[in-house]
Amino acid sequence: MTGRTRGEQTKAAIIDAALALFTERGFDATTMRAIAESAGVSLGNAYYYFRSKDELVQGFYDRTAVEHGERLPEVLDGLDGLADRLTAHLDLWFVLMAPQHPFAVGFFRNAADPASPLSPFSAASAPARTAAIELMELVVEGTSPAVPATVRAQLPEVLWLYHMGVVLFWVHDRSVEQAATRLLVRRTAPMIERVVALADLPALQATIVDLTTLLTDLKAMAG
Amino acid sequence: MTGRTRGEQTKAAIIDAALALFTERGFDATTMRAIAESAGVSLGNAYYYFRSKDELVQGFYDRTAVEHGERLPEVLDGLDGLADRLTAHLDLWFVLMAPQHPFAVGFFRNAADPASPLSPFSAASAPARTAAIELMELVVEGTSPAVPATVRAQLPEVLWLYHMGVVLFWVHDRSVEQAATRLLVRRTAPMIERVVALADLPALQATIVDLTTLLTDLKAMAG
DNA sequence: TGTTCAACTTGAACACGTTCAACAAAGGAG
DNA sequence: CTCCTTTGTTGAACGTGTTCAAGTTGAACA
Repeated sequence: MTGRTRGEQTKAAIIDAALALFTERGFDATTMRAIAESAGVSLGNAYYYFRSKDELVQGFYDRTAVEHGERLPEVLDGLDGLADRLTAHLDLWFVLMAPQHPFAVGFFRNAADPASPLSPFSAASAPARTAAIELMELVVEGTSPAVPATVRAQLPEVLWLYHMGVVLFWVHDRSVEQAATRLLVRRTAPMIERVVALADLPALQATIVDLTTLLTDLKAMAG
Repeated sequence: MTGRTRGEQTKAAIIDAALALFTERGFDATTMRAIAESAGVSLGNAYYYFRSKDELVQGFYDRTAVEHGERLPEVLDGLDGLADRLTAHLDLWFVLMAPQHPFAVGFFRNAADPASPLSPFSAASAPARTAAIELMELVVEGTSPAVPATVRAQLPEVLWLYHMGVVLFWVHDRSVEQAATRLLVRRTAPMIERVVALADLPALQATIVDLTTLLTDLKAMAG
């Protein structure tokens, strides 16, 4: 945890102080001055390591993403159906993120700005995005019965989009312990499994082709 | 346009000044001091009429919503299919909003905060939300063939959710003149029409019931 | 007319995020 | 050792959104 060099230690101290204060007081009520003081460094020093208050938050969201990847295999173990695996994946995310829900809004407010490097669609977060889609690949990979070939290639990315939608809902979820979001996933994941299972039906081919070409077209225009 | 009372005139002057400056320089680059000066009032006076810089933006989004409602009947006139009517509705929205796209991000960043009164789901924006759903009712009302009874009641609100999703996409859309969003609507609106037309199929009843109960359950938890 | 009071207006002051020029420490290269 | 570069650190200062106690205006009433 504590890095070798002086810089790494200072950086970790700042993240730790920020995490503690955000959890205690919330995002907006925590000032950069308080973080710096609590970490035992000067105000300017905090800005030497983090370009902004938001980038500071990115620090422990990255930590959480790493932990998510590490613990995913164990929660997927023994699960076959796509709905079960998808639900397990998201449930793990909820467990890891729950402590940060109170101030998640302060973070996602800026992530909603596409110009911000914190946006999940920005170029700056491409590595994180690829890693997240990679996790979805892991979810899809182990399903049985296997996913129809028609949608197999696109599925991980589509599920990642679904994940982003769920996160958006989660951020807005004011129910106790985000029960509404859990309900949403428990109900929609089986629907996704059902639709995916039907992907090879001739009657659906036209719609599936429509959707996949739409996705590629939109991605092309985004560049 | 210019209200009778002194207060209404001042308020309109502030909105006009803000709109001009936002369009010229963007949201972040426009300071409250510049707005006040341009409107010929003091800084504190601007805060007498608008609790915050964001609430100021709400002002002309409300204006646009009114115009949207006024001009909707004329663009719907002569259109029968649900997809056509839905597309016309959203296209009108795009036309009205296009000038404000450059700084829309600055606005939606805060609308993404559910605690903010600007959030489309907040209690504070309930009137605007109801009005928007009312417009969707107008879209659905005139369709021929008529919408299956199975989904008729829920449809306007579901379409409003679809609208909100499209807006989210639009805000992030960096393609020239938001062509990607237009493409998205042109492709997805027919899909919606197709799915709605099939709503009476016995095979889909289970899924439709699932979806509607999910919606009511979630709305119940949101309170 | 004079009085009252809510609506309106002011600008100084505050706290915040962020920047920056200056300085210190550490670690080689000669 | 001396010099130089990289890395780390500082706190004052800037511009911002927002607040507030204090003032002004003007219409309604006596």
